[in-house]
Amino acid sequence: MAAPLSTALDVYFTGQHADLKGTSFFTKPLRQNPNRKLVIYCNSSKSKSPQKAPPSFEEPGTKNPSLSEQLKPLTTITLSNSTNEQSPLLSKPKSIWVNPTKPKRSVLALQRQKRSSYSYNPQVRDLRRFAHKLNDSDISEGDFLAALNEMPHPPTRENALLILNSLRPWQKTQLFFNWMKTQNLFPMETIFYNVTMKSLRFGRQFQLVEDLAHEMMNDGIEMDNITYSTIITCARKCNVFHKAVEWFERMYKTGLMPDEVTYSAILDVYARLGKVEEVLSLYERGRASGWKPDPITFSVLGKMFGEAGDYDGIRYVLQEMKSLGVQPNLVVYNTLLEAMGKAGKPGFARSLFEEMIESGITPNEKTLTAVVKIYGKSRWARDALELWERMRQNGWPMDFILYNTLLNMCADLGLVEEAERLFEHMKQSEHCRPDSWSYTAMLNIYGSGGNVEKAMAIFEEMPKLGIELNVMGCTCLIQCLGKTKKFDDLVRVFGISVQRGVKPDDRLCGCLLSAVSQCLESWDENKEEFRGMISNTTNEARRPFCNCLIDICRNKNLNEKAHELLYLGTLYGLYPGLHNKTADEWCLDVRSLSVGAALTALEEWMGTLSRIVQREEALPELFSAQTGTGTHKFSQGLANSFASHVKKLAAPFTQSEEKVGCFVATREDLVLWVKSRIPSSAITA
DNA sequence: ATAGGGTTAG
Repeated sequence: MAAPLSTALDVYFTGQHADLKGTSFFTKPLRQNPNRKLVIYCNSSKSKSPQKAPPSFEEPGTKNPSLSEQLKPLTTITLSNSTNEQSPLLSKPKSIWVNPTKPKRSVLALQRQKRSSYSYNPQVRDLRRFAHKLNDSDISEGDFLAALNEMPHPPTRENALLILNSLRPWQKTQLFFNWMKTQNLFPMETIFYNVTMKSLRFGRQFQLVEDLAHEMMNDGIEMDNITYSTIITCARKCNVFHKAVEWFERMYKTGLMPDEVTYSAILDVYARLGKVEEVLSLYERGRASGWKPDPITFSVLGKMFGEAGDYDGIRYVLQEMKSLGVQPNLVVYNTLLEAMGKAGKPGFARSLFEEMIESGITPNEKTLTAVVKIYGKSRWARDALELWERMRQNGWPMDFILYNTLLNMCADLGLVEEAERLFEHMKQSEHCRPDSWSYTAMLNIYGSGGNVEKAMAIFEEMPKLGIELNVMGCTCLIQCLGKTKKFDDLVRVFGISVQRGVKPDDRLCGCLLSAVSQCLESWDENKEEFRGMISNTTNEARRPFCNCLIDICRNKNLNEKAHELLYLGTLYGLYPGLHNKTADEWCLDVRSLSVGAALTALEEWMGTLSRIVQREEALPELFSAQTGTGTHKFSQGLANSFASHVKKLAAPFTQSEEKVGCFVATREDLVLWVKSRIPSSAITA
């Protein structure tokens, strides 16, 4: 349990119900699904290893209360049945026993703060026009203040409020607010601060918002739920999460109960901090207080579980909504779809999407972006194309992010013509003109398809339209030029790209190195250099670099060095899944290797197997080698090269008919092959 | 933006 929250509530409970002080948040019932592994959230604060509850808490058969029991309203729950309060996974060590005769204190006000209603103001049009004129003019502070003298109606409380509400950006709101204070026209009330804070939040001015809050405290102006929720969401927007928590605590200290808006705002803050346990205990405390969360809260929870890639959590959100009779709205569906994608559940995302349509909700751009992205990343070409067709037939809304996501989907699926059609459509559209993302996607599509001419045309077109080239687009093109051995173009493109502001990253360097490997004349390396290079390379780039070096050696007929490098790479853990052994089958998985590295690995494997045969040790029934196959044109080269190398070695591997990108051999054939080679230098270098 | 909370791209 993080200190701040418990502090806040301890402070809140202290003095009112001293016997509740120190009550653990984690003595709450958790959820219906007892299999949920909450231990994965243990990194959020100090040690939270699952603890067994003290024996005195145990009562047989009460560990996993049903959901309906858990959801009993507060009024019907007393802590006399408090073994229900123990979660086997979340009980805090040294929990203080709670007085069982008293119900728990509520943690939020069930009634939302009432807002004062505006009375009709016939001068509203004039005043708004006046404010908009001030907004549009780029005037100095002095001129702004002078212009205030020309207000079309006297600055009464209502009129001033109207103007304050219409001013932007925040600098003008602040000027007007300060002017009002100096004019002493009427007492400054909470609402003026709240409106001003909202404008400051829009401008991400947390410090100024906090200054205003201190001013309110000093001047004795009441801070209400609207004030606190504005401060909290402003802190969240400005990424000063600790400040949001700090003000939430302060709210409790002053004895003000958050209502559901403030409460869901702070839930969101904890969610963004990745403090899943805290969010869940707050949620459950709220539920125990009789709160019926609304769709916004479920959206917060859904987003949190999505970020955690937690499918069980997402299901929990759906289940909670169902059992509380809360119908998901568009935003909730969007959030949950996004979350399903992050949790790697395309099938469930698809059903959820269909359920949403069934319920009569029309998807918007964000919905479709989420689903298109999921189908693309999952390589679900049929679903992706069907969805695209439905989008057109139903006239579902499109925006440029959705267009770009569709382009990326085409890149993922290798749909060149569809991408071209979309791209042309974007060019002719008014509001969805191709931007840097769109052009990058096209470079990706043409580059990965090996279409040099079209990729180069895109590259040339970009500066003419003022489209910035980024490192990803550059990498796609460089890779394509390298693979197709257009080294002169590659050098030229690289030079121009750097001039255009591209900063080479690991991936781009990997592609350059790969290209160099195909044309370099001499390369002097040794183990120490290799070690130095690997340790100076970021983790993700290590394997590609090693692959490139092996390719270089093989291209120079330095096979021995290639084997040495593969050995070193394996030693440094760069090829973790290379060998997979079960009792029945040994598998060599070369899918993350370059062609040279894969051939080297095959030779190495054959050598090892030969030695095992010679020593007459046990071998499995089946041998397989996985090269994989992808939409990327160049990735098909691996299977082809592998096939011809197998042929060259006359090794008994054949391409599997059931499994694409897989080569298989039986023990019998393999042993025969080894024995046929043994007298004549069987073991390959 | 008409005093407060939630969702879109390598």
